[in-house]
Amino acid sequence: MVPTAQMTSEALSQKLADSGLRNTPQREIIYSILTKKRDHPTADEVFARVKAEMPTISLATVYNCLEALVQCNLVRQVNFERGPTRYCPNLHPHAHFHDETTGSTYDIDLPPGLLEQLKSQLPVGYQASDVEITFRGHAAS
Amino acid sequence: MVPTAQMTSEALSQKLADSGLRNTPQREIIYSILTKKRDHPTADEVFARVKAEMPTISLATVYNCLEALVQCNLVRQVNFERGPTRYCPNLHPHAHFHDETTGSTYDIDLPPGLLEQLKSQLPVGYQASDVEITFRGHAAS
DNA sequence: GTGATAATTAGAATAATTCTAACAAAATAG
DNA sequence: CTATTTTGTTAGAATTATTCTAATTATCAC
Ligand SMILES: [Mn+2]
Ligand SMILES: [Mn+2]
Ligand SMILES: [Zn+2]
Ligand SMILES: [Zn+2]
Repeated sequence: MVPTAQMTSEALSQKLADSGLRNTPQREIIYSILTKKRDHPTADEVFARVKAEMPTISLATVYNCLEALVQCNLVRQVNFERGPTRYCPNLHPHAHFHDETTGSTYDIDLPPGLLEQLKSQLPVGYQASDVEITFRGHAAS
Repeated sequence: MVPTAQMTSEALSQKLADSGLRNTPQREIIYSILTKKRDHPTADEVFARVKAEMPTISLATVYNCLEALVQCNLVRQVNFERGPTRYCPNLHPHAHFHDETTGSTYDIDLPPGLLEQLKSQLPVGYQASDVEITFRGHAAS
């Protein structure tokens, strides 16, 4: 996989500014760590990597910087459901809609075969036993 | 939404037995609570509801029973990523493949427009700002 | 420069989940 | 049957990811 070209410091600053945030050495180095090795690291892993270059950084700052990068849409959280696990007795293949206003989670029926169709588009060698689809947004009252 | 017909105690026992598990009053009551009100409750919420009928039950048992029901495929975990959040600098719309053997997470490219197509299938009144697709399985070495 | 605002830091607090060890119930063997 | 083993429940402690707090530092606006 070809890594995406490194964003310039100025472009990073601009992206942060667009969200009312400043650029800082911590944010810059954390962003460069994420682009350097695209293995979806955890906050702790980022912490370990950044400490090698900036030994005084704190874990709280890593969390803060990652939040800033997510806020200005330079970084995605892969598992962004931070709350407790929820349980569903609906055995039909279905997706979930998470209403960010109310916190409620609703079942969403899917066209038959859609999950299998998605699985069939995986690259050769990828065997998925499960597919999870989660929508996040707002459901009209 | 029409709730699915309540499973008989015998059918529940059979499903549990298929996975080498026994039926117990705790497992039965927790399963009935999940089917009674299908609002994707958390373990804590299940705990609160079951205590009304079985005041001596413990939270650990609620977690244990939910795990048993998930194991025998009567219940789904909606947010089953229990580990730490992971971070991804890939801004293209894409899905993730989580290799359960190695714990690695890979980017999966999606056909253009697929996410929008999925969003457009939501019932009227549901406005999704985001869709997350996660495959779980095994990737060939 | 000076005060206001934003960011970083260390450490404490929180909260979901898991673990441990003891007890109880159910199945199995003799 | 009765003993033994296995499975399940329980209370409470431990773990762990994340968030909060309060103090310090850096940047910005004037
Ligand atoms: Mn979860
Ligand atoms: Mn997470
Ligand atoms: Zn559901
Ligand atoms: Zn990704």
